[in-house]
Amino acid sequence: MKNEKITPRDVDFAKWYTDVVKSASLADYSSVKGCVILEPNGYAIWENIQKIMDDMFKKTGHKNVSLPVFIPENLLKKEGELVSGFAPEVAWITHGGNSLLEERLAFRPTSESLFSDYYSKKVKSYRDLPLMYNQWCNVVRWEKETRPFLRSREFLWQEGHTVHSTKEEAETETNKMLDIYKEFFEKYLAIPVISGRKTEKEKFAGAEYTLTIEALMQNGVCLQSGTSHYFGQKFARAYDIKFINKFNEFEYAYQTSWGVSTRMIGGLIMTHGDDRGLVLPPKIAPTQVYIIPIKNDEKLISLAQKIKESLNSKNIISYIDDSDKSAGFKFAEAEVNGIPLRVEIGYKDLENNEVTIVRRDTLNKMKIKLNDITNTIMQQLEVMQEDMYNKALKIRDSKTFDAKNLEDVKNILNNNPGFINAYWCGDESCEVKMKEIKGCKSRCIKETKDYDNEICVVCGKKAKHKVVWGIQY
RNA sequence: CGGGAAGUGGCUCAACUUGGUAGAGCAUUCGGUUUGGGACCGAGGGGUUGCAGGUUCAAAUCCUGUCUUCCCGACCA
Repeated sequence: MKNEKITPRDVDFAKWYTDVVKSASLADYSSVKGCVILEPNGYAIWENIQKIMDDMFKKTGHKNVSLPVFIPENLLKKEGELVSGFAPEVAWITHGGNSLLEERLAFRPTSESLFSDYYSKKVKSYRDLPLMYNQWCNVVRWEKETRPFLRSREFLWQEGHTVHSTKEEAETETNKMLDIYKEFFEKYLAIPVISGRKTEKEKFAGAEYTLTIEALMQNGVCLQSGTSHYFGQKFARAYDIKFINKFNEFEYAYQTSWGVSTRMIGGLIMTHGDDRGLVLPPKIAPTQVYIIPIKNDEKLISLAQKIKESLNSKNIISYIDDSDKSAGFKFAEAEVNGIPLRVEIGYKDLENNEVTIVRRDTLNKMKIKLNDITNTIMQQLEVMQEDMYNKALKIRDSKTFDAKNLEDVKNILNNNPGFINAYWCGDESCEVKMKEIKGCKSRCIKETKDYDNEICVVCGKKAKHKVVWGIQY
């Protein structure tokens, strides 16, 4: 199964992507269309993401909860914008057991309604606030076109939902969580992101505004990677979340929500992967070092075990492949799976008191002396993490362009798509016209003010926003 | 919902035009030789050909119906 060929990226990027998903055993298709099975390799990455992010959430005062997967119809429909935004992709249960349900139940597409309902019961006084909860769960959105990790009908994510007694506190929270996402992407996933505010057209249904981080894939297609929403009092009014403030008055509460999903794994693949398969940044890789004895010989295996023990003591996760596959097979396997460092132990090395290590990102081989091995590996993992980020940054910058008019936009999207910096007047009709060019959408607003010398890329009128645009997944 | 294509061992496909014992590669099992870039030899196991009906001495193959999947389009806060 492992030796199936991976289509090169420049032949067919979409095919390459699914080839990597399958051959790195990240996910497999299930019998339910649009729903994938996360295989051990894929799920282990998700577990690492959870571990690190959950720790970041806890350190900023959040607690985990678990709410039902079902939302009663009347509850979901209380906030009008949310309903109309999600309506086409909500999946319903109409029967339970042998009977019709008296009220339809929706599979949660997102849990604002359930959290808000819960908060309306929970919040009485300003002393109860803030409530800062998060849940790791699955959600269901009945998409028509699906792709593993990028767009599936069921996916795993975390959704944070907070309630505050002041606007300022809620807005601070919205910003803080976006910063946490940004930090996680850049420091752990080694994926550079841009951040900003979504336009009215692209914001979350029901939000006052949406902040987003956006990444650029190797093929120049954008990936919305994480969002943080400020709701103001919108949901509080719809779900009646009121508290008594310090002045003994009733006041509607201020809310936020924020989320990232297994889509990040798709981002990892398309940011770092190469024609041999997956390339994982050391800080997120479930296995960081893959140790391969060239032959299953007692001498070689016992050395491998010594190396593993030494790595264990430094909290580096390693694995010894002592299966009876050929050495070449094991090399290829480690590469397809994206394991950051590979250690080869063979007789020739042993004679010289050394081993060979190979970095997955550069595929460079180096010989290291046995007494240096643990330190060298630690150091290489660190360098590799940094190199991967810088490489991704370089690729992104090489695909970031400025456009002055629609001709520029067309040229960019036809020749070498990527992020497009262009000014915008703020009219939705101009956004719609942009979309007619290969589905190019606004990614985020970088800055808003009255520009004296800049004009809208579409209509040529005076610009109000500096916007990044692009084709999206 | 419109257009196109496909359903055959676990996977990828062949055989269908012109009806006649269902086949290959990969995977798997056993034995042996191998092992510094996806090893080799030998022997096995595994399929009521999506489903239902029809034509025929005989159907994977022809006919009718039906179900499912994939691709393109539309759609995708």
